[in-house]
Amino acid sequence: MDADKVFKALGDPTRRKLLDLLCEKNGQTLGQLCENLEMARQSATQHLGILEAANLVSTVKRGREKLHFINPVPLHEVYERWVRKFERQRLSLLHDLKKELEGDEQ
Amino acid sequence: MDADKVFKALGDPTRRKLLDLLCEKNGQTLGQLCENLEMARQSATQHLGILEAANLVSTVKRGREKLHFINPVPLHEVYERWVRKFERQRLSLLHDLKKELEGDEQ
DNA sequence: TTGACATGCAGGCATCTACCTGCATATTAT
DNA sequence: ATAATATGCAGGTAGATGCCTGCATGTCAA
Repeated sequence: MDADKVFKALGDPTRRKLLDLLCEKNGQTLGQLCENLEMARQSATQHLGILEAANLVSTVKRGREKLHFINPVPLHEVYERWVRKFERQRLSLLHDLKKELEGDEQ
Repeated sequence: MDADKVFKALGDPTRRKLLDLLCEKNGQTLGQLCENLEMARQSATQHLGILEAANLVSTVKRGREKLHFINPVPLHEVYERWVRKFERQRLSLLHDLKKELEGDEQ
């Protein structure tokens, strides 16, 4: 997993909307996805290319159409590496801050 | 939670390293964090400012020092909104793609 | 008080990003 | 075959980003 590509891909509202659209209905064509975006088709293509480079979306060509599918695997890996790690220490991390704040008051 | 700020904050290797550093030892000063980065102190300040704006880091002033603490809450919220959603449909999403690929072969 | 230390603030610069337009290619339908 | 449809590819531009340097401010210690 390339954390950089995944986070950068997720760091744009248009691309997050594309993932949501695909979550509602998987396997949509570029044209279908564009109907829900207010930008030129070529711009959407670029966004989908970034999602594909991050492995968040896979595509299949069907005739002159290109179908887009979500790949949930990188999201899970992001969770394992970047959320669970901090999640596990959640209480102790907040404890550190609370302790520091209390120390400040003394 | 501001998903845009959180993902953009996470979309930079320096900032992810800062989070890792704080995970190893919470409550570090700017100077301590800088020792582990190969860039000017002012650049690190900017990165920490972005992490703070995304609410991923909280700071406390202690004399002339500034202590930095991880705030794991936004990460959890990101997980709830952007990972679990797709995680729940993980198998069915992959099924959609598999089905499409099989259909292509027929 | 004065010098050393930790951090803040402002401006400049190269690069990246997200958008666009214009045109090319490939597939389907008449 | 030809027209309509779906997508690909190649620049071009305004604004965001990440880095820097130089200087200012605030705090501690001798």
